[in-house]
Amino acid sequence: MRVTRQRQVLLDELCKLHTHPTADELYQLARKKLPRISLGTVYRNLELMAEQGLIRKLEAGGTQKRFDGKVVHHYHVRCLNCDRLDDLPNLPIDTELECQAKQHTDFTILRHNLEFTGLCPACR
Amino acid sequence: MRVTRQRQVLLDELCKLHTHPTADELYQLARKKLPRISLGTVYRNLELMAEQGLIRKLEAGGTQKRFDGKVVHHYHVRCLNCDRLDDLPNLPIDTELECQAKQHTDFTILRHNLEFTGLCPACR
DNA sequence: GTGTCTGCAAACCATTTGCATCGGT
DNA sequence: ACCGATGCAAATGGTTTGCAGACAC
Repeated sequence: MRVTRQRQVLLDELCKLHTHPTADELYQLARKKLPRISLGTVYRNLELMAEQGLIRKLEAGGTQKRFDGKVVHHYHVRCLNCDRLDDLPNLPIDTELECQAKQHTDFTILRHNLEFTGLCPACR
Repeated sequence: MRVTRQRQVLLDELCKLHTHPTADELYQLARKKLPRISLGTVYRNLELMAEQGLIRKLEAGGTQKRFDGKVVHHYHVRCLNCDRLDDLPNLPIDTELECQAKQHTDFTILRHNLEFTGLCPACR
């Protein structure tokens, strides 16, 4: 996997944000540094970096996929009205949940995703 | 909200399934009874019935939205390989989770969605 | 120099929408 | 008869892909 200017910029922008941008938002940011970067490149690289574990592709509801530069597992809250997606950094990951789930299915459980939904302060 | 043949068939098909079909899968099923039904009608009605609380629109990962005739809140397991989505009917809904989350955010929390991912027996 | 990566544009796929007609009430 | 619902087809929006040229190694 080559170190290209496009990849450096994308990873850099994503990691310094504490939000969870969509591919298009990252494209707009990257364009400020690399005006000729294409959306296709953004998608290809985000997908690749997620596979490599450099970033995370979030399984959140909503129409667009979102990306997260924070690799450690943590939960999120999403606003039903404006789609804002925040971290819940201080809520511990509940490993007990997977143990419970294992007793009720014949799937091999590998991970879980917990998303809270509600209203953000601005939309309340 | 009028009672049309299309709505009856869609609701009926969805409720007798224990799977979580996509709009297109329901379209194929409905076509067997109403060959002239259109995909647009399927989408419009699933959306409407979900708003009315007759069915549920699942917030699961994956590219297509899935629908569920079982209205009571329950969790799901999704296969990472084949995308099969099963219920976890006997896993109790953890109301404690929302209480914990409330202490770590300024969002008003209304609900939560917990999805387990792993491998189904066939893909293991 | 080689083989990967990029920009561009076209293709794709799920979903939504405009509109004339149909059918439930 | 009215007005909401339907079928159809075209539009939309996010994402993916094929290809020729560019660039990291």
